Amino acid sequence: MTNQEIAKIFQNIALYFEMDGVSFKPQAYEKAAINLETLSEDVKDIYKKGGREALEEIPGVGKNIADKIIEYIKTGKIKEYQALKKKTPVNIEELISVEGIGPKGVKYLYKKLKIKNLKDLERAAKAGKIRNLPNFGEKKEQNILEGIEFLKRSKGRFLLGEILPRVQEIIFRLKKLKEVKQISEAGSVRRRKETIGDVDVLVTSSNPKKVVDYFVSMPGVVKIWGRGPTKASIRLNDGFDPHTKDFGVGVDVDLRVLSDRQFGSALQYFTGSKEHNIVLRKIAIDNGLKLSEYGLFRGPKIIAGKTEKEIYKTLKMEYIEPELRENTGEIGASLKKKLPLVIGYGDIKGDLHVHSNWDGGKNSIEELANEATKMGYRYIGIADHTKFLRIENGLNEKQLVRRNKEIDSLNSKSYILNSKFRILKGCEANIMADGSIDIDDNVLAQMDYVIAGVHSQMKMSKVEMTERIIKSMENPNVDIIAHPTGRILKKRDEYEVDFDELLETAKKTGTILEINAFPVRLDLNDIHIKKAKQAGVKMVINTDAHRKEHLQLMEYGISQARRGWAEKKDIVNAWPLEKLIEAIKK
DNA sequence: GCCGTTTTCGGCCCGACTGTTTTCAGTCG
Repeated sequence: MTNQEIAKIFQNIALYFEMDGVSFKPQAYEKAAINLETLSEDVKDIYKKGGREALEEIPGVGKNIADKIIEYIKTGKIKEYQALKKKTPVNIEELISVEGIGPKGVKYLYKKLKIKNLKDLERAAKAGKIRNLPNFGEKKEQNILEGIEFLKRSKGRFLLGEILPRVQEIIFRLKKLKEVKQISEAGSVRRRKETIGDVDVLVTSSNPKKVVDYFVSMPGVVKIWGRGPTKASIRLNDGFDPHTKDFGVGVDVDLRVLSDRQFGSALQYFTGSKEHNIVLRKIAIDNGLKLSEYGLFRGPKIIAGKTEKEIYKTLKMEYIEPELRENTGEIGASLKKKLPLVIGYGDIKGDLHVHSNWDGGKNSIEELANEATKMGYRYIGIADHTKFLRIENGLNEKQLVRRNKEIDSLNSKSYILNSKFRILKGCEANIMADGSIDIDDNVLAQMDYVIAGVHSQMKMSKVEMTERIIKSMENPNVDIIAHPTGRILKKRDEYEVDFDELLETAKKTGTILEINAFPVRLDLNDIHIKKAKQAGVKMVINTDAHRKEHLQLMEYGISQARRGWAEKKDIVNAWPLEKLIEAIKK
């Protein structure tokens, strides 16, 4: 937790320096902040173990920033930051989140109009006070108001699960135009981040105007922010999101039309992440080259740009999958040709967390099994809720036994199957507050496998929660921990738990951790996945489907696993049935 | 403020647009 707190302060210090026009310090603080955020060990522990020297080992942390970290650990604050805040007492983070306002603008608005936060800004803009300031104007004032509206409605970001289907729909439509040659999504959508700010789509065409004309007139476009000869920006209408059952808010989509010879460099550039690109450009410079969205150049001569692969290759690197491009070690690994062979979208052989109509899900076991065979799966695991979750129609021991009989009988019928397909008997049992399971052990023992999850009393202390989950892992009947950190994106943070201790126990007991693919969960997250992999703990990607359509959500889980560098060998449901069963028995 | 198989000093990623300007700063991606 401390890492996050300090990182945030450093981010803000960077903004304050930027505001004052200080050069180079902002980047230095920002870099330190990013590195702290992604650190797997708590800085407090690092300091305790290795003192100041150990802190200076962290990339981007030198003598000065190490001092600040120590000051924070010892006193809980950083004097220089307090002084900066006192000098310009504004909510920087909030204000710069408004499109079109940056640190310089924040300073100016504070100086001239004493604007400290979003509310002040909105009031001033509505009163028409901003248009009279030099370097601002009527249009800028209007943009500020619209920016504030957007923030209020969307709270900033959308779930990948809300956005990706719409992006795929747009690409499908554009592909039908004969003028469109190559097309791809870019940006955070292509990197499959959990949440998305806005969408980038790239197209190559010999007739850009036609493509732009069609793009801005597609069904669902409610606003055209701008349209030029090769570029357009629109907002889509609000859409109903089938996963969250919420009405979403319109997302902005940028289209860029390019020529074929720069498609690769543009795709690389617009896919990001920004941090990844910064390092890549430096590598280009080290090689006497220059990289931009227009290509990889030696002097005035373009030497790569048609494809991304060509660019990475010319930089003497292995190709890096988009999901990995976050500057979290992938560039070093690529230079050394040691990138992981991350799990592929076609590697999954079955889904082990599927709810049937026995617990109030929509489809029968048979329907689910049929759907799974259609998807090319070799097995499906039915994991109905158990009795503690009355609200979800959780099954008691007797019902579980009856349901198992149904599965046995379906397995013996050959008409669903190709003879090799198998339905597994599972359940999603509840981990009680004391770490016990809500179903008798002798019934649990009759299952092919048992998933256990926390569904209640999530506000326990870290120590209690850790003990609770560890105790459930130590139950020999429990094989998998469902959605191990309990977060719900945009709604609920993870519960307090010592993840490292969970990993240690999982390693010892052979417990498998779930990567829940449901778009609001995506739990484990990328950082946890990386840690689990390092610890040698196996994982399973499950959809948590409550109806057969949800089985398709698997791809979000796979994206998340890829973002966490997981390989086939780390993911048990990428394994053949026999090997999976062996892993469960362990 | 950080960093170093050219450097312990002198570098630090690139290009375009927007809205406001008469040559550009700020912001964005």
